Amino acid sequence: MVSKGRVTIREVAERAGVSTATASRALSGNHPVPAATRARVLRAARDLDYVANAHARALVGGGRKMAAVVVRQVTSPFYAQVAEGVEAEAADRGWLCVVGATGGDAQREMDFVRLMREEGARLVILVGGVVEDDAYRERVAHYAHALDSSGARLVLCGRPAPDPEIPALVVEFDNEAGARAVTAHLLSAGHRRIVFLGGLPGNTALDARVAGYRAALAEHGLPPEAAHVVDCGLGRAPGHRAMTELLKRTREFTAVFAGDDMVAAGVLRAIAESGLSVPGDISVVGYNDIPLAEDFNPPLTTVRTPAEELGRAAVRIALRDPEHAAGAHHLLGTHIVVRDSVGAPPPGRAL
Amino acid sequence: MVSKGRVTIREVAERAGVSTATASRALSGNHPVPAATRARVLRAARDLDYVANAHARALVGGGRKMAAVVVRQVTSPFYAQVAEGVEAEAADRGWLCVVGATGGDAQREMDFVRLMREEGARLVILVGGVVEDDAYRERVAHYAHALDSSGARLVLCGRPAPDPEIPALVVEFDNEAGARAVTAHLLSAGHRRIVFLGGLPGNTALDARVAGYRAALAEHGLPPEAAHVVDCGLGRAPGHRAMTELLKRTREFTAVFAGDDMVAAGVLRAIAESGLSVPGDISVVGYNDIPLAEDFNPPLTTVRTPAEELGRAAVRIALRDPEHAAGAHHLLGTHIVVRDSVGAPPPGRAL
DNA sequence: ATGAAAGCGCTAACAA
DNA sequence: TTGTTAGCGCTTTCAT
Repeated sequence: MVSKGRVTIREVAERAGVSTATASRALSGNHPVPAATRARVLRAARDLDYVANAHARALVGGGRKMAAVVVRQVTSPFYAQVAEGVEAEAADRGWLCVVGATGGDAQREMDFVRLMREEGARLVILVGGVVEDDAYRERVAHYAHALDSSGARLVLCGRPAPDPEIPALVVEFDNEAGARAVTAHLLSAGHRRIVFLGGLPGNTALDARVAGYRAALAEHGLPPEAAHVVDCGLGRAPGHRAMTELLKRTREFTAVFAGDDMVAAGVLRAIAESGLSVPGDISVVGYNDIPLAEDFNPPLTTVRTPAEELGRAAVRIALRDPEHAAGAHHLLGTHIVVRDSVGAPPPGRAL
Repeated sequence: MVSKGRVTIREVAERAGVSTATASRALSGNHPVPAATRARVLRAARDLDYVANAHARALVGGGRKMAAVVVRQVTSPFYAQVAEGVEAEAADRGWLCVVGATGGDAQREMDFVRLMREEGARLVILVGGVVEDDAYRERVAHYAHALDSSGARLVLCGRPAPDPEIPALVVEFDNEAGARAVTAHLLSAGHRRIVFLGGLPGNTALDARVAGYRAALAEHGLPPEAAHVVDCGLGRAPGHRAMTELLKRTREFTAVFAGDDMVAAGVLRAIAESGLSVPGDISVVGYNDIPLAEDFNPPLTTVRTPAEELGRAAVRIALRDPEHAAGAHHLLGTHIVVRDSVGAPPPGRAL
């Protein structure tokens, strides 16, 4: 290496015997430069292994193509799929993609969004359900306006816009419809006492699923008291714990609707540990259809939410028509994937 | 919003009635500024919702704290965990973390590394085994020198340095030891005909596991012919396909050592489909202990490779002592996690 | 076709 | 303590 530090366009220009202006033109290739000159510059750049300084370029050019996805955890299969979708769609367009993890902490979310503003991200995608309180509404309104005023876009994935007037767009799954569908699936298998395990009061995604669950129950002529919601939140461990406790307390149910597939993993485990079988004694359904759901014991019947498509859609929609996009609300469909975790209720326990 | 475009330090300075230099000093807080002035500036910045332009800052300050992890796929549980470790360790130090996915394509890897050079990343972490051919060696040598000459560091995670002289450091698991240990576990359960399914000739991680497998066999006094390696590569689908075929061809084995847990998922599935049981008829072990391995049917005995720790270690080591780090080679230990997928060979088939 | 020069937003000397 | 000035590396007028 000749000298410490990056090689600049100046060195390239010198070596090619031209000015930095000409070098710049040849390198970016938007201005007409004679082929011979151009070749000399390109050659020099290659010899020197020159790469442009993105900061300098962004400073003069007004930002760069960078998108940011913010998720709770990268290791959650669902979030990982969404992030992969965003990454893939961004990469397809030559955009850089930054992934941020918040661990569910609002402060870290705020810090990260601020950082993205500093970095000049032109697209910020916030993924995952949240509890929609005043703090949330204020936070998001702030993000939206701040981002918008510097020409960047905000996409809310699977979480609501606190106010339709806000310059943000929303892309999410129809949680209520999906939940209604699986609940109906359980009902038509003969189940009448179904518990929803994994509620998280205030969380928009879970509340919608609970609403769909209640709606399906009502549509089948069951009274409101037939609904039984255990608010244990999401995750394998909470699901396992809640199910273990529930089994100790009562057997007044024949099926479990888990808030998501990770909860379902915990539920299946708890049932197995209690010596019961699925679906022989208890039927179980999950939500999301994560990649390993078919490897559970038994393979899990669940609702497929095309997570990668959600991520891709977020980018696509945000970049499609910048003007009309604000305030738009897109719903992605879901469907049931039937595997082996649902059967008829055990004889004699149907009601 | 007053004007389109970002608020600059100039506007903050104006509003606070000071020069941009003073504003800068008050904002970054490294130079002494009287409390009163400082408060005025901070106030103005808050009122205007000012965020510094990271590009301008990086341009003058000589880069910024940014690390990049490059993985094959974000949705692979193992890679996701490594990425999470890197992200967490980077965030702890106030560094930004960028995640890139290559899909296993060398070209995309090169493009991404180049992009990171443009962006001024000070730390690039390449994760995952590779086939170590000439193209690979050349590529990595280039990354290493290019990054080094601009003061950035390269970390190879779970892949070898093509040449110890190269300015890169290596952090990886002791694949051979881990593989030897699980193989020994299988042997002491009585198995003698164990097939290794998921080889990928040339891939350093898999080759090391195969070597450990052969070593364990040899240590137990078995002849080299006792080794049976099926090179189907990694992933659930290849594992499923290869196992299905293998079962059609022969039953001359009582245990399967899957190249990783995803392969194991496919293997378990194939065995179940063929009407056989695990571990009654065939024992199975995996590698990596991904988060859902205990939810497989049956819960999988596997080798725990602390993936998140690998990611954290990569950052920690690279940032620890910049001078002595180059060329260093760190090995992280692994251990077996015993669950229910290993049993004694069926009576009469032990040998 | 090409060079000189201005300036993107910020920080760091250097003065005052 | 504070303001003035000079760049960081690049692109882009404006001349030539």
